[in-house]
Amino acid sequence: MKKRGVSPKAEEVKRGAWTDEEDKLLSDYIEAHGIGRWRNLPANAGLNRCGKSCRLRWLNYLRPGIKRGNITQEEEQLILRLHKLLGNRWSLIAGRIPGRTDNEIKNYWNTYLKKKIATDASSSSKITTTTVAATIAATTSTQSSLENPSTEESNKSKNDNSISHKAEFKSPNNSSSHEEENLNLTLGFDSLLNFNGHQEFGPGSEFSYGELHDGSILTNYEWRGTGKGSEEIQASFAEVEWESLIKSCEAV
DNA sequence: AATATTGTCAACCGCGCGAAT
DNA sequence: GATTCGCGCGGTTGACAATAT
Repeated sequence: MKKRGVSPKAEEVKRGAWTDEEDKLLSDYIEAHGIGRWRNLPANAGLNRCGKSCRLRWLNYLRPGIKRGNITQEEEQLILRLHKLLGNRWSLIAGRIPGRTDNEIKNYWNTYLKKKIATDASSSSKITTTTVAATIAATTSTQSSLENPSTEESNKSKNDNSISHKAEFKSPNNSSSHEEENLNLTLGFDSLLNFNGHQEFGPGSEFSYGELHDGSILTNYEWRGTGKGSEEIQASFAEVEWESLIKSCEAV
């Protein structure tokens, strides 16, 4: 039986760390011919490597736009949140964090976050909630009760105000899994407290995803109004079931 | 200073999936 | 429908660095 995923001549090709010369050969070839056809790429590029090794080197190291090291607090919070939702689906997690690779996130998780969670299980969720609540307050001048949230419980108790959002329902990332439609909805601020976008919350902001208290998921959220209390705020987002979100992520 | 231990991370391996034949 | 191929994924390994003893 054929051994899947392994080049027939795997034992003849070079393995281990890549040299600068090999990196240049690979980069030059991909720049000239684009990615794909990894199996034939090494021979065409003059590399004594297997296609899988070339692909990995390109995706995790040479590809333009790769960020290396110094994972920020915001990125760390996003990783924690996404991992809670997605589990060890590193490629999906990496897909929501620009410039980071699945390998880097996986390494960061296994060497750092896993241990951190074990010793500090509760702090991360509190940070997220506080940050989001404070930013919501900054966009809505009538919500002074949220400007200095101390705990999630105190926030909930003060959230008797709600505002009406005119929203349009559209599919995330232009995928075709959802029909377009318009709807009106009413959201109390407390329902947004778990919102976990990776950019600052406010008019004009866009988000990759968010999760409401009821477990529903918002993706591609865009806050388009001025957020001044009685003025109408428009929000464009896709409200999807969790399985649909996973499918949408996988489709990108 | 020498050795042992621990941490980090690039790279490899095997598997599963979808497309092509 | 069965088989083959190519790709992408997650788990694991191993080389090297940093730290502890």
